[in-house]
Amino acid sequence: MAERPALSKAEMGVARTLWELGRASARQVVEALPDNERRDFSTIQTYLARLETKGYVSSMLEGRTKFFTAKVKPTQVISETVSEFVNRLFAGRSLSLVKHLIDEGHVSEGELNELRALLKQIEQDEPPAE
Amino acid sequence: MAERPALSKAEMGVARTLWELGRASARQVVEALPDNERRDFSTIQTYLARLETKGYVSSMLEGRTKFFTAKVKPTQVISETVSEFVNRLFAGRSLSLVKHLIDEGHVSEGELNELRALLKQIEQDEPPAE
DNA sequence: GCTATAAAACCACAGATGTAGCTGTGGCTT
DNA sequence: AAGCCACAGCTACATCTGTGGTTTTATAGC
Repeated sequence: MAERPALSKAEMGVARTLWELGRASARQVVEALPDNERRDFSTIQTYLARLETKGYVSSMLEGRTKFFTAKVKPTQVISETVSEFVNRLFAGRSLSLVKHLIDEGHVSEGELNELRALLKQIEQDEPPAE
Repeated sequence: MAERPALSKAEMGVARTLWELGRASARQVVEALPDNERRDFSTIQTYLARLETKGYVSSMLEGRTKFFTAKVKPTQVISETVSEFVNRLFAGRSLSLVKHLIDEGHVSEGELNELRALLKQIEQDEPPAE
């Protein structure tokens, strides 16, 4: 299953940023990171290097600057990570997580509506099953 | 904010189990763990000890057996952990996570209905806001 | 009372992680 | 040409983690 070693928290933040950027140098990643995840340039370099040895990104030297791109699709990593997370924290019950997010107000009013719409759509797309 | 050191994955599994049990000895925790998280008795003992030094549980010796109880409410820990998780993986957008769970089929048909009901209820409880 | 148990206490240890410093070097400024 | 700057490439290193072994201790049954 081409099991890549898992990403640590910090690495995950960097990976996410890289997915957003699509392709970026270490410097660009540093600057794109949200404040609370910003670290020393060297630190980010290290993370990127680790992401590379772990097989998540590949790099190309261009001039004197290295550019990184993700090799693995976010959906895949996210899927794996979320599953793991739901298992540990909610004994595998995803709905518990969803409920938690809603109950604890992590989802705004507007988003709730968005969610309602999404659910409605599914209802229609997927005929009442069986 | 009484910042407790964060829990590691393995520790989290043990914590979750302890919340379920309410109060338990190391042995009981070992036995209550899902198969894929089961570890040597000593290992679990270590985790419980770490949970204690990290301030998440307290213990009482009763006879020659130590009983552990959670000091911190699950909701709180879960809240913190989920927030952290959503930040790293979804740049803070909870709805993205919810969508992911639904899109990737982590939520069953029945659960979707449950969710619809929940949303309807909120709609009614909370008057169109403002 | 002495022994077999089962736990608590303690110790160990490799590998992962978070974080950053140092070194060499190529290009940009003056 | 001399300096300066930024980046790749390395190195470092204290912690934290996952995991279990070892030693001590209480106790329950003989």
